[in-house]
Amino acid sequence: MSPTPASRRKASSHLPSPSVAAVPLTASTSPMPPALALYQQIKDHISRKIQDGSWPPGHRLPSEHELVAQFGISRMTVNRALRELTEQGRVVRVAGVGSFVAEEKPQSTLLQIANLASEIRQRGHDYRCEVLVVERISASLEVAAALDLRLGDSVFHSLCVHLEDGVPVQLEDRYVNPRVVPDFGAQDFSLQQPSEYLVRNVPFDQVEHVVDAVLPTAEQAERLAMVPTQPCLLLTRRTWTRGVPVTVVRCLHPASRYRLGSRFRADGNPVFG
Amino acid sequence: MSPTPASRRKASSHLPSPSVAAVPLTASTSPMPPALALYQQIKDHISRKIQDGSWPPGHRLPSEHELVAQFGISRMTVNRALRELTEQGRVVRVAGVGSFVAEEKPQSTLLQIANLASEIRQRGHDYRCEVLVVERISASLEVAAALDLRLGDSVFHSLCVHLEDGVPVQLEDRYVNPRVVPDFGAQDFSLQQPSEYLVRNVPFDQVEHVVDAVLPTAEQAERLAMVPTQPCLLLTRRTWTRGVPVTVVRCLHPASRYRLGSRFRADGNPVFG
DNA sequence: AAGTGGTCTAGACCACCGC
DNA sequence: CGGTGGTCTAGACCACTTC
Repeated sequence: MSPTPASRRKASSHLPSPSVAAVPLTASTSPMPPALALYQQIKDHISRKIQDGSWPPGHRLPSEHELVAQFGISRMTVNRALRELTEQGRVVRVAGVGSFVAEEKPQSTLLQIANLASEIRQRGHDYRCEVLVVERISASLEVAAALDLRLGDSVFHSLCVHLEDGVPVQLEDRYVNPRVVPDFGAQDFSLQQPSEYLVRNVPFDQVEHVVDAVLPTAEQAERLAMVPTQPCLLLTRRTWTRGVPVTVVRCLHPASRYRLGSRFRADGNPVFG
Repeated sequence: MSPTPASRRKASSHLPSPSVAAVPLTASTSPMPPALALYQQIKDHISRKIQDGSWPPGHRLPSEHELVAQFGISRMTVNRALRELTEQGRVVRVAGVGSFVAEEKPQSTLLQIANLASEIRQRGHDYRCEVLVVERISASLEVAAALDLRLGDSVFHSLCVHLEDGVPVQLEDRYVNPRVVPDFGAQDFSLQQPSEYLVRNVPFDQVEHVVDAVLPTAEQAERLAMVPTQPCLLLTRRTWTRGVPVTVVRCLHPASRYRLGSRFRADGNPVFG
């Protein structure tokens, strides 16, 4: 077909540039109703070239100006397509030089870590949290290192068990920097558990996650109502506000009752349904 | 508006109103950047309102039109700021209705799963892969289910050990759908290991990850040169092309030699350095 | 009908790169 | 110098929701 892409939309004054209308933007297999956005069609076109090997890594793509001419669309539209491809790591752009197919598939993919309580409730199960300990103690070497404090400095400590339908699924061992959250110890955690309190009152701007596999100690196993020979997933999370450590929490999950998982599309978006 | 169209960019002095002044939030850490883009200033302005609680979750933000009037900038610029905030999950927009502060953002955070070989090389260590098995076998019930095949259907199977400085860090147990990758069995995996071959030749459009903690079997422990009483991280990955399962791979890591980890900013971008 | 966001245009200025 | 990308404008049409 040759309907110039820009022609489908407006009855306004300009004429769609009669240029070489090389590529029909509304492709053959495309049904008509969704009528994909132009920038999306450009993204798809370029993605296809990259994925089928026509444009190998390092290959220079057409400049914005060339794409404008080729497709008969405006530069803003081309720019948006290229910008989003850059954000997705498929394209590398250098001002004053050009745009290039990114080297090395960013083989790194993402794993989504959901909120435990919502996850449980979303399954239609009962969620409950038992707060076992809230205290103020002296920082061990490890805790001091994690929170950028000195050995022996005072820190808040809380210990909770999270239960799904009455079965323990997480033992949450948390340390909180009192310089950032001085009121942590004065909270009523029967109304709002420690993590909820922090999420609502101490916004963070950085998060670090580490996932380990470990065997629980005898005490941990007892609190999780499991045998100590079964492995656990250990999710350690640290958060910062303006560069200052806020809290470090070690979430211990019996592997038989919990797994991390998520499904993503190649564009980095989660899959629903 | 009729003030100078593009004349004032450099000044950047024009974030609006008298009421809100620049906050020392970035004062110390910011290396005095060269005049932030307008859309970025709008993003920052809105982010600040959200983060300091002025605009709680569910709060309706000013419409694009209002922001245009308030800041004296064009709608495209406002639109870009709001679009990017939406992509980052801080704002929810509904056409015909309005823009709202997203509910509960820390609902889910992301964990980045990097490419093992690059990760090892980036540490300055030696990376090597030993291909132990490449064969064509009958699908077990589990494999058939994972690849959407029938019990007993023919599938490719490969088994590799990945080593960091000669020490096994991953046992890769892979099954490949021959309907999608018929040539898998004919490859020379001494030049290009299975995962490299697949990444380069069979682009996927969906990925699923599941992380477990397990104890290795005696055979697995032997191949990983570890004791079978130590736990392992098990990363199971499935990929699809156009809805058809391509491969399922189970990556077993001795927990003592490997952990998953990553650090993100609140805006969802990884932290470097 | 009025308001909202989603998209697009045809220009424009700028900083930067390589020649 | 011309080419490149990064940004911005002042309009516009559309589909949609709400009143």
